[in-house]
Amino acid sequence: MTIQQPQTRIQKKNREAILDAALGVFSDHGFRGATLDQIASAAGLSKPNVLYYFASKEAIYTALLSGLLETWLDPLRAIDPDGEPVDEILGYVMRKLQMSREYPRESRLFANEIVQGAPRILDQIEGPLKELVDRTAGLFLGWMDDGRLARLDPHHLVFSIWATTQHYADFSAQVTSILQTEGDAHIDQAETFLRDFYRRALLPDSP
Amino acid sequence: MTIQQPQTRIQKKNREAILDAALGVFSDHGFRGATLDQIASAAGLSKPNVLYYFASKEAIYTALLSGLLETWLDPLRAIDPDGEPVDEILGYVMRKLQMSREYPRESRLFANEIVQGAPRILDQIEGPLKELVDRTAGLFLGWMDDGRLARLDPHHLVFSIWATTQHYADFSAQVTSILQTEGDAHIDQAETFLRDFYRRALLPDSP
Amino acid sequence: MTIQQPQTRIQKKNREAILDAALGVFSDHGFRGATLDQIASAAGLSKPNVLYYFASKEAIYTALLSGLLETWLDPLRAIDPDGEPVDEILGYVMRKLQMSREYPRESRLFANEIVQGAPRILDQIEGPLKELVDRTAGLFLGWMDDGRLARLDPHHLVFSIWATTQHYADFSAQVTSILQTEGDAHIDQAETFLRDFYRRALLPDSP
Amino acid sequence: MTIQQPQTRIQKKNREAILDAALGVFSDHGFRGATLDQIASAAGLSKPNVLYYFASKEAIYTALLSGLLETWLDPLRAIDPDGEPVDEILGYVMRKLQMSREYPRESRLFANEIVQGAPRILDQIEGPLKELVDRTAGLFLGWMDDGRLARLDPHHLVFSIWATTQHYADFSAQVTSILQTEGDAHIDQAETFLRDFYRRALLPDSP
DNA sequence: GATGAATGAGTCTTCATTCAT
DNA sequence: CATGAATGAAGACTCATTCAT
Repeated sequence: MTIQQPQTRIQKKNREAILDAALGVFSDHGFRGATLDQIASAAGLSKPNVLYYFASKEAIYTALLSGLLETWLDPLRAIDPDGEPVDEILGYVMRKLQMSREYPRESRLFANEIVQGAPRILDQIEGPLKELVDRTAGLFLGWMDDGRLARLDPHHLVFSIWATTQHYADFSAQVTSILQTEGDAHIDQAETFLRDFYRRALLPDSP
Repeated sequence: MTIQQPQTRIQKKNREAILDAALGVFSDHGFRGATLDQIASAAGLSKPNVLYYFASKEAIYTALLSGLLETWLDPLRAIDPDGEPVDEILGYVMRKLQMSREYPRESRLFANEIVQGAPRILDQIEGPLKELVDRTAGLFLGWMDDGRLARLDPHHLVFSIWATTQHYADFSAQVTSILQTEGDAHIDQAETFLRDFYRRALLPDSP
Repeated sequence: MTIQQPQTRIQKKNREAILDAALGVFSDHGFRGATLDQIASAAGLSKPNVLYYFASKEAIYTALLSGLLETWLDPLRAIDPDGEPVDEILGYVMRKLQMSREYPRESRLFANEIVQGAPRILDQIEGPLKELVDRTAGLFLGWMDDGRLARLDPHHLVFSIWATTQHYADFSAQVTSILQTEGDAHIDQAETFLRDFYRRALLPDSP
Repeated sequence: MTIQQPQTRIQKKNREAILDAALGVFSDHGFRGATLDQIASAAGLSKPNVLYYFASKEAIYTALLSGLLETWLDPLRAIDPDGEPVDEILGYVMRKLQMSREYPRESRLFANEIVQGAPRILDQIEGPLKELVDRTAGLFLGWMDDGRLARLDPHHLVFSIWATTQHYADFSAQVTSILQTEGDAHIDQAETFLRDFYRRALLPDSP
């Protein structure tokens, strides 16, 4: 049982409206490029009222980032150590790709932040994220030792999955411009490609 | 013989100093986040003097982007249609990775721009870049038809190379934070990983 | 029934203070010569607060011009088609002169604008103003045909009235410098002069 | 015999080019609205070179104004005290109108200056101009006493002539917009109108 | 809770003028 | 004579934040 901040229903609703609006604005324009005006009007509130709920623009931003980080790591946690290695990893790839489809704004939010040196989130990266990745890398190493997974640097394997899947959210402007696709179509194609691609790369050589 | 803009030595020097300073500032903070003050002082010039050489902040930015796009595409052009398919592509991967090592600022400049929807460079993406990628995809398809390259969607293969190699420049804050590496070390590791990774994925199945 | 912009008392007061201050500054220095600083301090507001009420310097200027154009044309509309021709026109001359006395700033505002080619008000001149003048010219022509008014080009008659009456507002620096008068005295003199002058010019020749 | 500033031919040519360019720019945009850049490029010189010939922007402006004032008053001086009064004054009206046709830029230059309170030319107005106008007014009074000219305030008669004739240069934007004329056509019409108009106003009543 | 009003600190840009050659 | 280079001062406008109600 945790102590609850006394929050009326309307407060909760408004905080969520602000965070949702901020997600759209920050992911489109980055931290500096976003303005409180944009956020306020997207949230349907007045600017001072936004600052009633959050102390500052930066407070909105960090609240957003830390609130999302958990969700962001869920697919990684869902890897089953007792599962079939290649299937588990392919499943992870697909879940990550699915997130690019369903939560492109979140992906671009992180992308913006990290490209600019992660000034406001580095702590959380160095803490829980690193630990989780290290643990996963250990799991992969074990699978490789057992000969059930091709031998590759496990950390960089994770990076490659992040890179290839988030690419479809973060760089969608470029991807759709080259493919001339509409809506989600490029991600449908990516699904097939990435499944083939990773299966080939990950299947251990037959003895 | 082309008409030369009359450019004195000092003009050339200062224009280059400005573009170099701007590269650093824009890649660190994005277009909106960058200020002329930062650029001017990084270039060792006064703010009005910067505007003596470029009409506006935006003019600096676009001069930078279009000046770099050519260089950015060179590695793709260097693929030899008469070479050994897997080697050619691995060579391309290595060249791209090398660019992440040598020109991380350029990479982040493009990343910033594209993540935010490529508002100032979309034209050039839809034009020359698309054409070059389409041509390369055709080349890959031919190689696949000949059985010299694993059958994979060629466009998405290119995307995966961009994603995995540029990741080490664009998201280096995250990568080095997780790996706890210094300097270039993470790219040294990436080199080994990506070579193995792409070789496995690209080698055609033996008949 | 028109939709009212919700305007609090303080908003109305400040908007009016700004427009009044702007009238003084713009009529003294023209659009380019006027600064927001001057307007703000004349209105007793801070510069950003002025921009809280009007989007830009230009917005203040055009609000001023279009708000005044109606008033500016009232004397012309007040000419009674059923009145005695010479008296009606003399009445118009006197009303215009009265406006130079009471609203010299407004007169100079328009003068500044038109001397510089009317870049921001040409539309309204070509529209409602032209129509009103054309209509009045038609009325004058009818009176001339009836022999109740000396035959003169009616459009240029209107121009002459504008020129001679507004002269006392627009060029008052010159007029008072030559006459060495103080305050309104030159307009008192002008009243007598213009009455005689126009009566002589307008009375039809006796048959 | 006056001391000559040593002026080479090229110096004279450039000074004149600058003054001519400045006349165009200042009359179009007023003192504040004009920029040295516009003047320099209209004169075909570099900005520093313009300032080699004139100490400052203001120096160009005042040189222009005082250089033109003489010419501006010539038509008034040309009134012949021994001529036929009405004809002499009509001749003056026509000469002034002719100046609006031939030198509209000069007219607008003075108009801009005087509308804004004549801050840079008031001295010259209070000096030579006042004296000349007073003298002319005396001449007119004599004619009126002799019964050869309608009795009207002579100073204001001069003002009316300035107002009605310069109107076609200073307010040509408005005039041509209302008349929908091209080029000089409105001045052709004005010639007829003003001749009739002033003849009617000036002819003394038959005894 | 909510908002109209207000502002200080920037941020880009302009421009007359100066400097050095 | 002429010009490329440089700049201080100003000016329009933005924006996160605060104040008062």
